[in-house]
Amino acid sequence: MPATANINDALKNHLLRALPEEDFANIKSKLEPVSCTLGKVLYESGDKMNYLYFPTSAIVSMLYIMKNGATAEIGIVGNDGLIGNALFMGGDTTTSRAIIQSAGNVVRMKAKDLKEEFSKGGIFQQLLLRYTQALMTQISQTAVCNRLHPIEQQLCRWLLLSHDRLDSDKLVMTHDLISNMLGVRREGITLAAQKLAKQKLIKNVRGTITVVNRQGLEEAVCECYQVVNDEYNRLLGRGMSRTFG
Amino acid sequence: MPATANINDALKNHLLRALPEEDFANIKSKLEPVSCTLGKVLYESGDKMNYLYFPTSAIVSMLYIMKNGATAEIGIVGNDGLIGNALFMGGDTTTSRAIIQSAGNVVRMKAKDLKEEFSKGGIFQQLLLRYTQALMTQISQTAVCNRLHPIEQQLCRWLLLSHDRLDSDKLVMTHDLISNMLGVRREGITLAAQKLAKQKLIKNVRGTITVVNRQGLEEAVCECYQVVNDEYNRLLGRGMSRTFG
DNA sequence: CTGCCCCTGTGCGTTAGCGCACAGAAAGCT
DNA sequence: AGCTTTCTGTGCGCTAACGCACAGGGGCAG
Repeated sequence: MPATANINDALKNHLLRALPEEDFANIKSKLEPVSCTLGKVLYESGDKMNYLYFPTSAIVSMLYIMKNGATAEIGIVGNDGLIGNALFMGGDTTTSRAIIQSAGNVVRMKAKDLKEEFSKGGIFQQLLLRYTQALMTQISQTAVCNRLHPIEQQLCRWLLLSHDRLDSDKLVMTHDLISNMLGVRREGITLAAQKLAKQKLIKNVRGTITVVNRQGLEEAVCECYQVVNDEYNRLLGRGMSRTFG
Repeated sequence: MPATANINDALKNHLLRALPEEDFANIKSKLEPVSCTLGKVLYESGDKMNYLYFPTSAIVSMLYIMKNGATAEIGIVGNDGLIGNALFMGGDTTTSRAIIQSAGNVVRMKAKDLKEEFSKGGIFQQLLLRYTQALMTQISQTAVCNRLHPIEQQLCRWLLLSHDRLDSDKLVMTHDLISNMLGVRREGITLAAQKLAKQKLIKNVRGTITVVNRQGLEEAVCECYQVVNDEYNRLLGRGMSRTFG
């Protein structure tokens, strides 16, 4: 239940916050806040994109949908990133769907404005490219994790990634939805969640998973989580952020 | 057995060939041909990159190596692309290894020169970004395919991707190596290859797989192959290429 | 020619995850 | 309240892929 979308929230997005004040001032007027409910689709696969989105409190999943209806998530984006890389990378569309996984706010920027700012080639461009590089790492690691690791560990990874992008410890999310994200059976998630609950790492009640022991989860997860995290910090942490320097 | 590396081969690389003549003339002097043998490592995971590589006849795999030694491929690059995105995306390193999967030639460009050219922001930059977008699609589709499709179809996909990037129908490649790429057991590849051979799609002899019925392979493969192919064509085909445009 | 190493084929038993089916609990609606 | 829908838990047989072990064959080196 976030308050209505507010442009002053824009700085909750790490990329926008990392911009030097003057650069942010330049684009601020082009940002428009939008409130998003669970399940809202920002882009359909193949759609022409009209906006670039910077989540401030919402979490967005990038989903592939196969012809037979099977789905699998390739990346999670929250207030650490942006949705719509294809706009500045070229092509204006992607082959995945961007869907709100956790309700909240975003700020968006018109495609035309974005391209204009991007082509100026300054810090803004650099930041967008660095983020895209970090996202590539996340996608790659998802590919590897899908191949090599059991559901339980993947669930840990997914919970941690979501938890990182959320203020709360409560993930409002059914097993069924999670199973779509991870591309596995609903029952597989139920089983895995039960195991984690038995170890007191999470609490598992109808429609909500609560993170109880964050550190425990980090110990149970596969290496994939840390690899991605380290890469995000290396590419976008500290040196890039206003708050640190 | 490619002839010794030759700078005039540079145009065998589709990206370089897509450059307008004047743009290519500008960077030509900065390209250096290199001959690569099977197994040569262009970058180790985490290494600082010193060069950007444009394969002309070699094929390069991007491999993840887990702590326990398990490996999985996240992308294949041949004369359609380049190796070393991180140089212009930012960060100067990646978390994967780039290794020669099929011997041949590449041309390379010093990191410093590359960054200089990239920052000029013209067609060269645009082309590099578009390629990176296409590569992201390939990586994403690999993630999905790993999750949802059986080994036999994945092998088809892998064979087609390799075949596309090769002049010959003969893939010099042991089952063991392929299994490392796909992140599965060697025996799994043996089985799958036998099935494909039984259908007369490939010939399967010690150390070499020969594509016999290309169209048959395309019918046996999962949708993942075509999705990636279409996206490459959309982003980099026709309009972008000197030969067509 | 001989011996060795590498590659492929094959045959186990084992396991993770799938598909399906259904029961019960929780939440929502009228 | 009662009815319906949605979510979770559970059981079962099935399959794909795994790990391991070993046999045979090709090709290269001495």
